[in-house]
Amino acid sequence: MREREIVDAALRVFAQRGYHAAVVDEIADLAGISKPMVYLYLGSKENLFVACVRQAAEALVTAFRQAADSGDQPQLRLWRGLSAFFAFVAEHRDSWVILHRQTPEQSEAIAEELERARESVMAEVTDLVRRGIDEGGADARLGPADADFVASALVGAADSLTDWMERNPQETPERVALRLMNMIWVGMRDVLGGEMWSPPGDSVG
Amino acid sequence: MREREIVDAALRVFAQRGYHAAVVDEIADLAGISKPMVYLYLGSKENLFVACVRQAAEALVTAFRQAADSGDQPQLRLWRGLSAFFAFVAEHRDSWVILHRQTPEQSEAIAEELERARESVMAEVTDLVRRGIDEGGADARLGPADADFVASALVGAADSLTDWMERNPQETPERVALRLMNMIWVGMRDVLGGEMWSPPGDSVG
DNA sequence: CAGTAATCTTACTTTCCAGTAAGTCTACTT
DNA sequence: AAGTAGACTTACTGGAAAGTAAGATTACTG
Repeated sequence: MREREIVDAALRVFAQRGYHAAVVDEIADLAGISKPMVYLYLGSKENLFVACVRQAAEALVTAFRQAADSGDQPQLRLWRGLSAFFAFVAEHRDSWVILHRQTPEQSEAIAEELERARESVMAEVTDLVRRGIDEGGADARLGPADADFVASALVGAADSLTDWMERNPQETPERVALRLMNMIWVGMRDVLGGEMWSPPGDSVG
Repeated sequence: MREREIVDAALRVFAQRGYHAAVVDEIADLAGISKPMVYLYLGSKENLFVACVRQAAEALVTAFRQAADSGDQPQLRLWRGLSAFFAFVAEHRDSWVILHRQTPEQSEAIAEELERARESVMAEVTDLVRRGIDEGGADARLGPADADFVASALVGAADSLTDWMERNPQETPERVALRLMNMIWVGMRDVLGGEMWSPPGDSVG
């Protein structure tokens, strides 16, 4: 299907150059056609970008949800979800860059679509974390804002670690996910159990 | 000083629109002068951007280092460093956006300067983490790659949490830092002590 | 083979914007 | 008052790239 080929090419170019610096002629070349074909199929540069965002978000959410749905223990689901995430990014770096590393002030339509896409990703992760908190024997102190906090931190860490993974090519997605689990899960278990760190001589909290 | 005023205006516009979508005329307007003045003082759009990156990086590194240098225990230093970071971003959101959320393929000079700036930030954090690992009674399993890993995850999480902080305006930088500490430090302490999580029936590690 | 529909390209128009030439205004000096 | 230097602006040039008009090529149908 032509449209899919164009979007695939666009993903690469947009990810490498960013929305504005990307040139439609280059996308057309990469797709092996000429510029008017791009406009015939996708209408405008803006709409082409929106199509890229949609495709990237759908692919990522699907991969993540499949992995995170199976399994019984919360930490196992989280690990599988993270592994799927790192595997996805290793395989489709461009999609992740477009979803998560764009300056969003390009146009109303693009800002909206990016917002929607990021929210759908965050919703998956937040959901996973919330279930983990609930099943892990929630402390009364932990509310919805906490799940949101943990999910935010997790997604940010994972994003940053995609770069680390590129610098350490001997690491598999599973091992990166395991490292991250060890960095947070062991601690979260204790925090869920009521243990907290606080700065000495201070009563914040 | 005129140059400083221009760079301040540029920081805002570049952060909001991104390098390419930013228009020099708008920067000039915001600084209350006309475009040729910008070129008189800064030479070119590219060079103006580089000046923004330099200023942002220097300000952040200074704030972070000051905060993280004081104190004796590693976790206290880390908490103070993180607090300083969140305070800095709350105060100078634009600087952080420019340092950390640009598609870097704009030009050779810009890519280099961004690389340098990001590395200088990462170096501060990595150093702090490494000292934490060493003083925390390092396990033989933990090497330089681990400090790098933790630092990456930490910076990514912190970046993402700047958005969370905007959505939760009642939270102070100190409290956000404390939340993040609790998410990772308690766990890191156990991991440093040799405790690890691994997926059941699997011998990764 | 002639007609026609689908697919695609060349070559253009238009807009936008980085960078600049040339000149204006103000303030200060002699 | 006339000259001059510094700070600044208006109005332009040149080039890049989004979007399009008009036509070429191919393939299919009677």
